[in-house]
Amino acid sequence: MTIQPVKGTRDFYPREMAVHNWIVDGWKKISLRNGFEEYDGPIFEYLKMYQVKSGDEIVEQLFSLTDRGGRDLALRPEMTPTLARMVNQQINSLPKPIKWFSVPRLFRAERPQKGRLREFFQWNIDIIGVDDVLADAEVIFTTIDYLRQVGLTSTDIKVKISSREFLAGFLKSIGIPEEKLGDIYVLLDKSAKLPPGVFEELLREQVPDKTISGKILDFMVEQSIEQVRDLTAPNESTESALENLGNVFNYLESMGVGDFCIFNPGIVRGLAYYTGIVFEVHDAVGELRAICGGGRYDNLLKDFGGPSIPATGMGMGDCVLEILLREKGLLEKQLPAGSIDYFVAYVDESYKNQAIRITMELRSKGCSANFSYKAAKLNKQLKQASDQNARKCIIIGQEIESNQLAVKDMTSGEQKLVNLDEFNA
RNA sequence: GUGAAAGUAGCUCAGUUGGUUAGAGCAUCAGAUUGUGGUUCUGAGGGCCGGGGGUUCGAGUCCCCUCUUUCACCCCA
Repeated sequence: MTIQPVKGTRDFYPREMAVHNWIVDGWKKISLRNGFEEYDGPIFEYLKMYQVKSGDEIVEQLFSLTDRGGRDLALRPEMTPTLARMVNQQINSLPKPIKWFSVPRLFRAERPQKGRLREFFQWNIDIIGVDDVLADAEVIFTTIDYLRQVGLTSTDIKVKISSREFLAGFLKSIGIPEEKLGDIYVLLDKSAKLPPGVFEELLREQVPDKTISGKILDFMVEQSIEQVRDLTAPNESTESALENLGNVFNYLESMGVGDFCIFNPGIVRGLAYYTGIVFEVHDAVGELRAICGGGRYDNLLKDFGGPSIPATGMGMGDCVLEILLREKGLLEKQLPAGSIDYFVAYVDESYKNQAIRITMELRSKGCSANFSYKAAKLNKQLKQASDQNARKCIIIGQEIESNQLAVKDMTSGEQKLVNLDEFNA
């Protein structure tokens, strides 16, 4: 009986692992150069932690288990609750602002489809303790910094930015009651995926008043902050939200990534905890699901039992990103070829121990080195060397009797005899 | 959880109205070459045709069930 891999999981053979490492290394490098520090937490947490903000529907999408002590646990489906817990625990001793990143392995018991698996990796960056939308801008900048680094341009991808704060203010200013906001958010979030007529129909169901629903429709097609300002009955909360939104774009312009960023009133983000700036990065064609998303969540730490501290962050999964990079041909191009420094070949069984000794010598000096387990024909061993992408090949033959070995440069093909003492030096 | 399509070698796929022993390319291994790689040539291994049941003299092929994958919903933290 053969055992299959679990639904929605991936096996990382060396080939896939190389791709994965390249992606993760890039995430880490960009995080560090933007001043973020790495953290991690346990891969499972109390189930309760995910029920706090999300309710029972989410629990059905979790892998949960009961341990032998009767504790209800869940494999982590996201990193933010763990982050909130960790930050809350040491909030008084952590220097502010907190700029942390992580690349957690996450699990969601959803049905797998394109760009969405049951086990995946997600790059998270968060800035905690900063009110100013400059922090939101820096999160967005860091995100773009990575995407730009791997070769995506502003014609490949777009960062769509909006504001929950403004959206709430706008909807209330045109007469939508507070308790309706959630339903409207869900609808607006979906709008891009719906055929035009269907969206209007659904909107009328939610908002029977034609003048009000008309205003929402107008709002959704606007392309600039100035235009939506004109639609809004001005009041204090919408004014400050618009100012924040404007500032984010100004900062992003100063940071040199303005051409990636556009205002998009349809960006709402799924769940409840966002409070301010929200954004998603999409491929320009709109073929794939969002590459990443994020925003400001000023109430979350408090909701997890901590003090009221503002926070903003971003999460980027590895699945959609990899699909996009592959489609754009950016993976093959940039992936470093696996290679070793030396391959040690020997022409006869009698030199085997010499070969082993020299290989170990190289390794102890910090060079990567391999040798053949069998005294195969030299052409076979050289083939092994080139299959392994060895930069140089050492050939041990008769010359070793007079303390010499051949060093062959595998790219140029040049070969020279080197004295053993000289080689060891 | 709902719906649709597809599963033949490690991978990409052929396989005649149902008819002998299921094929190719790539990949792997070995040989052509007694001390020189990437090319080429030759050969080999590798398959319960996803699994189970049914129809039939006979099933990779037709029917039913199931599993898996892909796609679309739900959801998207």
